[in-house]
Amino acid sequence: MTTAAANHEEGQKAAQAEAAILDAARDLLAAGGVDGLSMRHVAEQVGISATAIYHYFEGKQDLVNRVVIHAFQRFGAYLTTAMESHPEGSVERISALGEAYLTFALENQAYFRVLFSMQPKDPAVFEEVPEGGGYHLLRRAVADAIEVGSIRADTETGPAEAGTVTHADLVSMYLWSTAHGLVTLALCGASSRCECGGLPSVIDLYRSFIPFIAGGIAAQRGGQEEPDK
Amino acid sequence: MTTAAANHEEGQKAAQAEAAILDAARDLLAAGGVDGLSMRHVAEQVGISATAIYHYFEGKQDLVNRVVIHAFQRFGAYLTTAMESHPEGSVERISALGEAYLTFALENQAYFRVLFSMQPKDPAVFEEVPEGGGYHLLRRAVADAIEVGSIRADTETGPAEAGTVTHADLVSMYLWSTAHGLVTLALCGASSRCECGGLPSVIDLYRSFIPFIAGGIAAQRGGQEEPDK
DNA sequence: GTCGTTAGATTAACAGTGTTAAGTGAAGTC
DNA sequence: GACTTCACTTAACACTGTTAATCTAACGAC
Repeated sequence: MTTAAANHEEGQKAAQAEAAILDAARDLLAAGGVDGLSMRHVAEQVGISATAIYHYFEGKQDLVNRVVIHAFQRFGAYLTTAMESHPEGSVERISALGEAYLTFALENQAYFRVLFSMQPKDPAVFEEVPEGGGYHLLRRAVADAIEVGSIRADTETGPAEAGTVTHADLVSMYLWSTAHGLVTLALCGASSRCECGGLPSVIDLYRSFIPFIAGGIAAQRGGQEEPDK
Repeated sequence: MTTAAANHEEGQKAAQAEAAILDAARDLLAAGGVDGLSMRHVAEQVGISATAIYHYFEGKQDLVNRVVIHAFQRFGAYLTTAMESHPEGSVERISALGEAYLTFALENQAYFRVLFSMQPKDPAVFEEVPEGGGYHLLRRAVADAIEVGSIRADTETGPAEAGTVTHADLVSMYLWSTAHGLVTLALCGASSRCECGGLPSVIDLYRSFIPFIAGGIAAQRGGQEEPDK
C-alpha cells in the first residue's frame, strides 16, 4: 500500500469517525436540545469513549457549532426549494419563504431552538454559515419584488437610515422579524396567552397576517404613518 | 410571647429567608442566565448550605419559575407605565408599548431570555402570571384603537378565523410577533447577518417598521392582499 | 530489526452540577 | 422530661464537561 493511499484511507477513516460523532450529536441535539447532548451519550452511541471525541472536536461547544452549521445549511436548502417554485419578484415567492421558515421551525424544533437560541454561546457561528442561512434569500426576493413593483419602493425611509440601511434591507428585516417572532412565540408557549378559543395553527396565523403586511393596519393609508412619539 | 405572635414572627423569618434566596437567584439569573444560576452559588450568597434551599423551593426549576413570575410582573408594570402617558385608543399608545417591550428586553437581557426561552422547561409558568404579562395590555390598546378608528376594522379576516379569533386578537398577535421577532433576532446575534453598513439600533429599526405596519408594504393597497399560494 | 513518532483511543481523575438521605440542634408543645 | 417540628447541615449519589497520563498499533527512518 502506498503512503498516499494509506494517508487517504486514514483520512477517510478519520472523516468517518467524525461524521459518526456528528450524526450522533445531531440526533441527540434534535431530540433533547443542547442540554440533552452529553459527550458521554454521544460516545456511547458511536461506540467510543467520551474523551475520544476530543480528538476530533475541541469540546462540546465546538461539536454543537459544527452541528449548527450543518443545520443552517439544511435550513437554507429547505427555504430555497420552497421558494423556487414561485416566480422571481412575485409576492408569492416571499410568502412561500415565510411559510417554509415556519414549517421548518415547527418540524425541527430542537434544531431551530439551537439555531436561534438567545443564549448564543458562540455568536461567531453566524459568520461561518456560508451564504447566510436564510437572510440572503429573503433579501434577494424582496429586492426583486421591489424592482418588479410588487412591493412599493422607498417612501422616505425612517430613523434607521442613519446607518445607510437600504429600503430592501428594512423590508427584509421587517418580514423576518414578523415570521421569526410568530414562531418563537409559539415555540416558547407564549401564544397560549392569547386565549383565542381554538388556537389557530401557526401557519394559519401567518396567513392571517398577510393582509396586514401587504396593506397595513392603519385606518387610512398615509394617515398616522409617523407617530414618532 | 403568644403563639400567634411567635407563628407570625416565624412566618416572617421564613418569608425573609425565601426572599433572600429569591433575590440571590434573581441576581445570578440576570447576570448569567439559567446556566449561571447554581444552587450552591445561591446558597453561598445567602449564607446557607445549598440543600437548605430545598426547604423553601422544590428544586432549581421551581426557584427559576418563581423568579420568572416575579420578572413577568416587573415586565408588565414597566409596559404599563410606558403606555399610560399616551391617550387611550391612540396609535402612540401602541407604539410606546412596542418600544417599551424592546427597551425592557435590551436592558434586562438575561431576564428576557428566561422569560421567553424557547426551552420552556415548565410552560405552566405562563398560566401563573397574573393579568398576562403583556399581551392583555396590547390586546386592550389595540381594541381601543380599533374602536376609536385609529386602526382599521376587520376586512374579511383570513384563515385563522376558524378558531373564532377576533380581529383585535389577530392584530395584537401580529404586532407582538413583529416586536418580539425583532428583539429576539437581535438578542441571538442574527441581526448581524444583515450586513447593513452601520447596524442601526433595535429601536431605530423598530421605528422604521412603523410605516410598514401602518401602511403595508404592497405597491397599492388592496392589491395582492391574498396571495394564499 | 529496532528506534522514534504519530494517530487514535483508553482509563482515571477533577471540579462542577442538581438532588436525596440522614442526621443535628434548637424551639415549642404536651 | 419526652415528643415533635422546623431550619438546617453534612455526606453522598449520579451526573456533567474536561484534562492528564497512558496504552496500542501503524508507520518511516536508520
